[in-house]
Amino acid sequence: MTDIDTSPIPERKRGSGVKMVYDLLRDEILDLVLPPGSPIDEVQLAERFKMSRTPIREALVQLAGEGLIDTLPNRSTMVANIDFLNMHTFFDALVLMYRVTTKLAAQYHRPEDLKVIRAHQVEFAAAVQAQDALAMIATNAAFHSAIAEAGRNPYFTGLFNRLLDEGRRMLRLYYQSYDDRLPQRFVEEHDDIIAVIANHDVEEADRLARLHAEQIVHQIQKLFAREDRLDMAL
Amino acid sequence: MTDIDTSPIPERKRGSGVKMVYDLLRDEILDLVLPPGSPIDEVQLAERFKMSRTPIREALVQLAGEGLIDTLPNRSTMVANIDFLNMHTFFDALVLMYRVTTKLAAQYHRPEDLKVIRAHQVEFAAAVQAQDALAMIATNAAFHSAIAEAGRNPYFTGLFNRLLDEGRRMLRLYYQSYDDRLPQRFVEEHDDIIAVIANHDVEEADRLARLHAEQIVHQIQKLFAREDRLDMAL
DNA sequence: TGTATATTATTTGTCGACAAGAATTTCAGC
DNA sequence: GCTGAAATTCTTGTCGACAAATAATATACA
Repeated sequence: MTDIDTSPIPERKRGSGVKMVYDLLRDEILDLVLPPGSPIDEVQLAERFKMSRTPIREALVQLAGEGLIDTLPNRSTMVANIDFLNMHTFFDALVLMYRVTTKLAAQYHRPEDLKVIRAHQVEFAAAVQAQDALAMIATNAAFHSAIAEAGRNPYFTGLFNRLLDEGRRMLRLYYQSYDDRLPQRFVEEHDDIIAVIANHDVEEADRLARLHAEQIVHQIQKLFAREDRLDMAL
Repeated sequence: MTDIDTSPIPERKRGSGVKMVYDLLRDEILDLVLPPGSPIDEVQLAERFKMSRTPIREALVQLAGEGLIDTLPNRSTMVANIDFLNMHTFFDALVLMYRVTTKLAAQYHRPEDLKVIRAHQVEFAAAVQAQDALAMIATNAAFHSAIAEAGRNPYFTGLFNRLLDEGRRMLRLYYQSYDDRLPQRFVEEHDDIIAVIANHDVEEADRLARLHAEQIVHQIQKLFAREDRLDMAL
């Protein structure tokens, strides 16, 4: 008999398991590592993370609450589909939140907020330069999220962050379609937005945010319209 | 020894326990039966519902996800406080969603939507007549929720319903302060809103929704300002 | 061979138990 | 009587096991 595994590894703090599983699954879903429809196996996850099914299930309950996974009672649970049919309603909500949060930022931001926002913009520009798609998505979301924070309305930032997360999946498809490249234009638009926020120019903030949002929406819709045509051609 | 309890009662379908606990706790929290700060005891709930702690905990995880309860790691969990400090941000969000959903309803509603909306309005009027505070809150929320549904944007309806739920607790306090009575004026404003929606009058829908929302917000803020003064007087 | 039924296997929902961490109590020393 | 450490109680987080529900497979029959 070989030496017994006295399992010195389970150096994991009590209570940290749920969060760990939640965070990882969430990222894998939003980055399309787990594409929509992928089956989620509790026991498999339990083995993978070396823990029992109980904490796994609690993490899954959270994800289901956010609509990222679908759970059929007594049957399988899988990654939720992207709702392409109601995509335009998503974009309507996104554009509105872009406008509202940017306006509020122009109104209520403080000097230290601008520092944070500019820092995110630097990272975003670097990601575009490096053509790192996942980094672009993450830093872009962080940039706008920071603007929302500067607007100081937790309800808006909450919804906005949820929309950005939801959009991460569509955005991932979008970036992929352009070989993970992104035009410099978005970087410049971000700079303009920072400028009007710094100037406390509420009206112009609204206008630029709207243009920026509609710009992105337009690009993505063009992509999916193209894909629709390709699908039909099959 | 008396006859053994062969427990013929647990006639509860597999998988229904979580939802049952979730729904009940949620209602008790939102209706202030469980006031903010109330401790939530897992074993007590387990005994009360005659089930193990596992499904109870899953329900609690969901409630925590919605921010209705706060969970301190390894320590107690309790009903979340109402955030009076950031109340104005809540009202900003509420007013915006009132406007957006009502506008969209005026744009996109179909005849059958109006039927549903009118039905809720009848119930609301009845609740006001009967001076049934909880019914007023519920039917008022159902009324506006139906309008949001008619606007056909699931993201907006989602946020809006969350706000209405959150507001249920403040509204409950508000109604209590008026001996659970409510002026007839709100009923009339609802009728006006129905009319402009039916007319597809988007601009007017926006205006009325805004007035209606600000009306309510103003009333509630007046109440809390009064309470603040009372608190200070102590 | 195709279809309906019975059997087996897999997966989920629930349970009781245990251990880690925090709160409370006990008790020694000053 | 007060302070601080040690012991105890209590609650939470996690586990392994079992049972219900479903899916997969085998078997019987036309």
